Amino acid sequence: MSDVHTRTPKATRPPPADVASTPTDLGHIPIQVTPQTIKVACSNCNLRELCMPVGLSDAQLQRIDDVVATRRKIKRGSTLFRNGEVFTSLYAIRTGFFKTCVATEDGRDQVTGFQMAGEIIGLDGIVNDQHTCDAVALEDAEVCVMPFDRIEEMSREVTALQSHVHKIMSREIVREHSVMLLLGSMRAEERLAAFLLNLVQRLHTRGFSQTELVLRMTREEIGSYLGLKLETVSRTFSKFVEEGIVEVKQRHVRIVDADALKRIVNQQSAH
Amino acid sequence: MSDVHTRTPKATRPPPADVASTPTDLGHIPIQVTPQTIKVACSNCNLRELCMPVGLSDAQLQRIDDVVATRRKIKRGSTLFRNGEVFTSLYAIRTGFFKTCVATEDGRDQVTGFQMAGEIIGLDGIVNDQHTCDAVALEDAEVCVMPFDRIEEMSREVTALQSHVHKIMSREIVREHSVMLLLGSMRAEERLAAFLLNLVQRLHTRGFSQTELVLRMTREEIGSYLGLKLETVSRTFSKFVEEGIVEVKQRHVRIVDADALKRIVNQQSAH
DNA sequence: CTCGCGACTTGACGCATATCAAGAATGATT
DNA sequence: AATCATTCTTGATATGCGTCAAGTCGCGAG
Repeated sequence: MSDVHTRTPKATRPPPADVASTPTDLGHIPIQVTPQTIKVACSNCNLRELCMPVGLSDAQLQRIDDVVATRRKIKRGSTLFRNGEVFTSLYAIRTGFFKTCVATEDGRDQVTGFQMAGEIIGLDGIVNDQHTCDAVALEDAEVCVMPFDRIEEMSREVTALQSHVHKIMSREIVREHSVMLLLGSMRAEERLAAFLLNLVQRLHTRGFSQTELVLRMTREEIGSYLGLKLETVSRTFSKFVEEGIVEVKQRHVRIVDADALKRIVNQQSAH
Repeated sequence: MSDVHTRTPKATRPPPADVASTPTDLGHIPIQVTPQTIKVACSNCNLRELCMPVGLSDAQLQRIDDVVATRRKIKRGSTLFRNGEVFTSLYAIRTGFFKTCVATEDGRDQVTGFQMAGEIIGLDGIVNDQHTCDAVALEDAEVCVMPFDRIEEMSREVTALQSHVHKIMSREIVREHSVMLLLGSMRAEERLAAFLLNLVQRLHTRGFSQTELVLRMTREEIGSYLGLKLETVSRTFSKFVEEGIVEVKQRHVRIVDADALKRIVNQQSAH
């Protein structure tokens, strides 16, 4: 369990890396913006199939590379962007784990999502040219910075990119629909079960275990996302443990009975 | 109160109509698909500033017109599209009022939004080429059918349209964030207050009263949207009436004290 | 190693909202 | 105008989750 998110032994996907940017590349980057940014190439990135369109010609791949200006590292606990900041770019997560949250004037806030490698954040900023939520790294992270004007320019020429951008935004809308369903009509157990299944499924897509995961967020953050208080999250975890559905040791979770979780989510509850 | 949504006397915006499509046009339409569809022209539509980019040249406007293939009428209670149906088009609402809702296998469902004239629906279908929610007309409605492949084609040429499509999708994402905040952290009174303020604000943008509105949906639908049971919605309305904040007569609502509603939404509640 | 702090767990209790039930108001249909 | 179904309101009661509080665990700092 030393690796991030307990990657399974049989998983073959290597950890994210690409040949075009080694530490020694640092001095040769023309578009370098800050000391913590470096050039990157999608064509060699093994997360490509997660965050970029597939089935492109070499020439098109070359163009796509130009969409990514730089990379940027974000330390655990610091923000990639904040509510109110000017929007310039979308970000593709290379490594690490983020939460996004919105807040009201009176200080309440709501986690709107957890994002992991291969996912895109920043879409909220497009409509008013400024971000409307905070993106906080829950562990040290690295993102590809994709200036949005460049994305728009490029997607006028590369149809697959245009389509991909549309699909990413639509996917986010659909995801939020399911969160609304969860928040609007599910009980605590159902919410937590759905949350665990969703997390482990996304991790599995990335080559990690189907049954074990390490939570990158606190009980309070889970609670905020699920519309519950942290005590309720904790109690619900304990209930699942008692029932033999999961094993929990702090943030390490092992799903013993995934079917039970699925039944809990889909139960024909009498309400 | 005979007009839809109690338009104010001082409101100058005329009801939606455009010169290019009168009933007598019906026989001359080349792209007519069904008897209930007719050709439409955005360049003459007075909802244009709501659903289309502004500041275009005449030539560009001409192109935009081609995005809208046809119009379609939807009777109250019937669906514009359903979960599982093939996605082909986005729809701009010309007149009428819709709800969108998602459902689980076990029959629970959740209203994810209410849409009115000038708003775009169907974005959920882009990601998997099929719709993932139902769009139901809550009153007789008419929409502009905009085939999505045509939108993509056109937005490769007209930058303003490309940008507009991105902003519309981003706006929907931001809207859903605020619904998540509402569902995740607000109490019944706050939810209903936020709901009423949002509705009346959108209606006001369309030339209707700032203080009076006619609800197009049932208490149950409001409850589904707000994550409450219909009885709670009804009780909360009654509470607002007792406190002199609103007057309610069935679906007719008059907002007496908008500031009180705003205070309820923003209250520094001790939780 | 020990201290201290943040994260987590667990219990007792209270409250907001759900549930169940009955009846009233409204609008559609004939 | 009469009937019927739907929508809405209101009351009584139940319950799931929040709140408050105390204590444990685990980790990083010194």
